[in-house]
Amino acid sequence: MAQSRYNARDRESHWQKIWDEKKLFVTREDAGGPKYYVLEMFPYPSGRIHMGHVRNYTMGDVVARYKRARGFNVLHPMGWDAFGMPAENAAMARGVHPAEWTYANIDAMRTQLKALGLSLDWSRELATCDPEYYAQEQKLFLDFLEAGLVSRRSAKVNWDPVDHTVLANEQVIDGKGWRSGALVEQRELTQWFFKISDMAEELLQALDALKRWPEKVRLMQRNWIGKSEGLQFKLDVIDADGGPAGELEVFSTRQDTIFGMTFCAVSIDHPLAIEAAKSNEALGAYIEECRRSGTTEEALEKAEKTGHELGLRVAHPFIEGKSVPLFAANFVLMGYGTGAIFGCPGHDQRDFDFCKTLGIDIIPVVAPADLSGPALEEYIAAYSDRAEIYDGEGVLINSDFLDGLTIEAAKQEIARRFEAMGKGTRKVNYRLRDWGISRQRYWGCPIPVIHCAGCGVVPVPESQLPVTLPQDVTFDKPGNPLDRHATWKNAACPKCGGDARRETDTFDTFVDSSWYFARFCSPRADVPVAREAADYWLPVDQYIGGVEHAILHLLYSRFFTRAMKQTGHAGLSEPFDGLFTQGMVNHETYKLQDGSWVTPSDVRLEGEGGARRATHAETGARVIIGPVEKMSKSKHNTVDPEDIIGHFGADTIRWFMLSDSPPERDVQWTDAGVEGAWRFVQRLWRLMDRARDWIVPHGSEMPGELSEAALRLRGVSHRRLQSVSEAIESLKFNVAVAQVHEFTRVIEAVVGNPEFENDEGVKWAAREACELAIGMFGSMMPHLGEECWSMLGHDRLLAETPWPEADPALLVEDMVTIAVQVNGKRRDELTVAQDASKEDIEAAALKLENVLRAIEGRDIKKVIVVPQRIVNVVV
RNA sequence: GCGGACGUGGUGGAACUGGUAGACACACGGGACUUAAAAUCCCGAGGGGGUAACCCCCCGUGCGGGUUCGAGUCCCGCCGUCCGCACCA
Repeated sequence: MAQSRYNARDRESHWQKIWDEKKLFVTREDAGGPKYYVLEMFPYPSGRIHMGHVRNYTMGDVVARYKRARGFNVLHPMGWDAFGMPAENAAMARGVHPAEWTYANIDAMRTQLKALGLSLDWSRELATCDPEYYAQEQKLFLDFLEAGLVSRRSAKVNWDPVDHTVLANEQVIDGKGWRSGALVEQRELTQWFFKISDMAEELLQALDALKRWPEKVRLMQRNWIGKSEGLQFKLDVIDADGGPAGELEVFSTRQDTIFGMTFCAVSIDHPLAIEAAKSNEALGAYIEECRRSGTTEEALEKAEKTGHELGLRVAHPFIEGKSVPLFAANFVLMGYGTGAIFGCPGHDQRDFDFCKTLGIDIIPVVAPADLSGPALEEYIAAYSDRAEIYDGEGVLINSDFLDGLTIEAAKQEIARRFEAMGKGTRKVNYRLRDWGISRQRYWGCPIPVIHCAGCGVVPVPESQLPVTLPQDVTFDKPGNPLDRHATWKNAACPKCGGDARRETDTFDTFVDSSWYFARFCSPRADVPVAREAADYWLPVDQYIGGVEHAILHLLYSRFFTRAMKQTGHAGLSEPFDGLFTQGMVNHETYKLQDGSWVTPSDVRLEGEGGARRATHAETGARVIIGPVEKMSKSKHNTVDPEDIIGHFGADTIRWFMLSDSPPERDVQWTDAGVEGAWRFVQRLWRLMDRARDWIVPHGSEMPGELSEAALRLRGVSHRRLQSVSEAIESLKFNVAVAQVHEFTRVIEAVVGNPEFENDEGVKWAAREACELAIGMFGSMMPHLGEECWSMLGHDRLLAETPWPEADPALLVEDMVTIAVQVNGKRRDELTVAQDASKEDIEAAALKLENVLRAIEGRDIKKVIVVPQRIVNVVV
């Protein structure tokens, strides 16, 4: 028996089979209990799971198992974000159909996930590429369309002229298509949009109420929405002869600095610039030059602020007879505000830089309120020589009727005057733009509309849904297979019955993932969501995923939920009540001398610390150990979870993923760490194996009298139970792991200890301790949990056993050890009764030898006693 | 540039609302068991100094100040690392 070991592979599949047979993890919703919806971001079916998945799904599983044991009806589903480009790329590269490739990947990954022993309800599995799913998505779209949440208009897109396709911004690298390498063009295409910008204010405001979201994510969304309040107003333009030449509309959040205006500028894409360029060759050349140079991020960063005069001037709205030059400038964006600005170099860094290069006047119009007299004059005189503008609080100067006003008051005054003149309005601008959802792709959800020459855009009637993808498509040519399919796009107009053409664009795959959490509530319903189920389960109580989705996916889902509410498909606005973003899994990188990457499994490591050396296992070539980076295929620093599961089992990999690193931070994968987890699995098993015959039998009554040792053990057990519960509840899995380690040591010291051989109370308390320990680690290592649980004589599965309740009476320790300080320095410690009086503690503390020595006979000024914490003697 | 997070032993990290800094783990060293190894178990360990020894003293949570009886924790100012956004008017 001493030689026996826990055979993880064998026992894990055993318990998985039993859970499966008993349908333990199929969602229960009729028990009338409280509900808990825990969801991890569903994976893209790339074909293999990676460590990031393991970490993500393990965390979710601990929560799910914990909540289930706590008596909640738990919804813990899994599905596949199954549409998208990789399937088409595989089709192009290997001639396999995207559907075939995708479903094969799903099968492979499902098997891998099942091997992890996750308590998922597989009966609710869904794949977004399944017509059953996307049919409902099409229904949602039609309802959104009817509700005015969708628009169709022309927009600029990144167009790859070789692949004949639109590229997402991330797919454009240095101005070139990531696949074709062709220079990407900006094209105007008619596109479908979700009107998310109409909800900008609502999406921004509601962030404050998302208390269980990381502050970081809320902040990122806030920045992304980018609200700014200001004034949009018109300025008079005058031509070279001084005659009126129309108006220039600008947006500013600092209209108070209007008296500091020394120039105006428009974007190179602004109609005024384009018009002026027609008769101004030099200007045209400048605009062309800007277009060419402005693609790469690096170029943008280093680009100096340049401009070219339009040959027009702009009249100052409040200074009779004053006018300023008008430029086309490379730093003014067409996509924000009106594409035109008034330049105030005094209090805008960009304008300041611009004017310094071009030698334009700089007039400070705001000064710190405490400056006056000579100091103020000095401030004004030295202003142009500063390196940076002043943009702090202050009062207006050099500004006629605004002089002496605060910035805020001046803003109001200028806004009031423009409004009175009928030339301006207060306006709120958002950076958030509408969500373009059209993709010229095959492997996505078809947009259910028909284009008719006579009737225009006609929605596909619900009776004709779903619009399914044709099977017979080819990928041998670039472009959209749907578009060149012989017959698919031919359709009769639902309105007039005449010949018409199907929309051949498909949805951005972010559409698919914007509502899957709602679909999980009723995955087989013939409506997008069955309201009763959704009203019960939503919102998701705990959503867990990578921070890389902090903006797009989470913002889109928030929009979608609101849109679903508007169209009666949901009863709430916010889909995710609690959000947790876990860190990445990192690993060392390895390179050969020639710079090529080497996979960890091909590397042999020797030595330690600075003397660590790495060689190539096969060739013996010298390998350079590189920095620790996120596991990625491109750097070949991945470790395949399947190998680890095959070697050590699921519990080991799960335990390692939860150990050490706080879950929101990155974790470094190390072989030593996994081996440590493996040893602990064995150690727990051996402990329970040893304990089974030593502790009292299963079901024994608690002895009437417990020895001090037994009581002490019970206290430790219950306090541990309490702290581990709290750690899991707050997702501090690394802390929970540490506590289990600690508790295990305590039990090991008791079980089999001859000192307690005849102490039935200790043996009873030891059983209690073992059982509580199993409960604690059972949510993290569920197979080992079941194994140990049954070893101790239980027939009922651990997965069916409620979470134990800590006995409040046992949570307080009778004796506490507190530190005794003299002048804030710890000199000794004191063990006293938990409820000892301040006076008693003080008296006892002042008798301690170390304390007396530290006092050295000096006068005691004060003694601070904080019961159960500390004593501080001040001399 | 703007915004945010973080900085604790050789390493990952603990430390509740300010109250014994370094829990727990990894790596390391020593020992036990063994013919040997693996596995396992026990012990040690922030740095420095003192003592024959039980032990004792000094320093120590990026750096410099401050508040407090008491600061890893709070405040001010630096430095560094990471992340997000980026000419957003």
